[in-house]
Amino acid sequence: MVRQPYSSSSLKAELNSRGWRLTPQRETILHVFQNLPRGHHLSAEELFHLLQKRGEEISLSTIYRSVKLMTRMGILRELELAEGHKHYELNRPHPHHHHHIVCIQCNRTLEFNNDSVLKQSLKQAEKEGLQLIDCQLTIMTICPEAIRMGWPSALPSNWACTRAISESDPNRDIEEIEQEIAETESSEDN
Amino acid sequence: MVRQPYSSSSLKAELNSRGWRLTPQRETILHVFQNLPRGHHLSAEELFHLLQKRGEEISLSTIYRSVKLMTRMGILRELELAEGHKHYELNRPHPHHHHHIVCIQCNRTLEFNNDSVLKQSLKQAEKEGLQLIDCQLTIMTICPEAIRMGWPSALPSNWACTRAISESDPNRDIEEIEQEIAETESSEDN
DNA sequence: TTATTTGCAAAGGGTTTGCAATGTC
DNA sequence: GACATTGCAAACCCTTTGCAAATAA
Repeated sequence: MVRQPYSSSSLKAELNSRGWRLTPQRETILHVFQNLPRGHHLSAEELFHLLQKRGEEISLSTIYRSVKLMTRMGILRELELAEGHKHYELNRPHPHHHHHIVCIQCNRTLEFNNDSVLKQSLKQAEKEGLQLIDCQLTIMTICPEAIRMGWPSALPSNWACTRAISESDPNRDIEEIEQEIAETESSEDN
Repeated sequence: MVRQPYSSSSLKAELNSRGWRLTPQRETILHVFQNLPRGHHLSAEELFHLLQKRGEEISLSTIYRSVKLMTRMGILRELELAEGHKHYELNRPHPHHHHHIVCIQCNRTLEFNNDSVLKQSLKQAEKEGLQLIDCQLTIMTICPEAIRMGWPSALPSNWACTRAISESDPNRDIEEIEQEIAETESSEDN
């Protein structure tokens, strides 16, 4: 969005200028997010397991510390969708920037682009004299299945839509994600 | 937004139609949110303390259960700003609907209106065949003070802007909120 | 009367933190 | 060499849950 230090070297420069240090762990984590297929976002725990499977052991606390740091630097976006825990993804500059639609019943998530939201946000931030870091429009919806099931009454707590309204299912298996990353890995740019 | 059962009687009707019940606790909680001054949102804990001070003891678990229920019914909006815990406010219909600007350093929050965001959201939801319940645009910013303090480096963890960029400071004292509510209490409509 | 809701206390789950060891600048 | 960072385990905090008693319909 506003900041875009996506290469390891610019990450290093950015960190060092603040008296911080580039560590293999931070480099690895940045690398994972760089190669995450579009439409994916990882929780700290997911990132941890993903790295474990790759044989790159980074402790959970380091992961939590790193994503928090990178979020405060504006490198990552912290998403609070409806899963009950945070997800992270690269805070990409303009044309890749996107928003989310969530079903508040089944938590399935769908991405969409909308430039005018970004424009409105820039205008609004400027008006307040604040520097824009990110903007996130989250649209809460109810999917037709949930309505058919009798929403807003209590549905079985783990009920999920039969129709997949999501390309970026937060509940999918790590292995699936891992595989997609492997496929993307060729188009790498560090 | 989409749903608007704001009176006790329509809440009762809505609950009963689902086999649920109107309890004094639920009525009280709805009442608090109805009379919350514009620009305010409460966490479960804040709501708990506020009621305590009024002498209306509702257990924390009931509060958590109630706000969750009302959110799923579309009566409340669940806000995930930057405080680390959820806040709630009435999910108001059109002209009162609003969005938030947050400073990711000091968490101060500012409200703003923007009809076009709602329009865009309606269009997007419709396009996906989903029923809109709510939409929230959250603009993450950095305030000038934080930039001056050397952002994105680590600032003192409890550092806060000297300039108040918020009419709805999440950290304000409950008593203050309580007082404002008392002042608003006259323009009641149940 | 029957099923829901409450309140309490205990458990849960994601996230943070203290501290000694390690690694970066 | 000085100071940031890691990893581990314990602590934390917000939130949820089990269950018996109370209560709305």
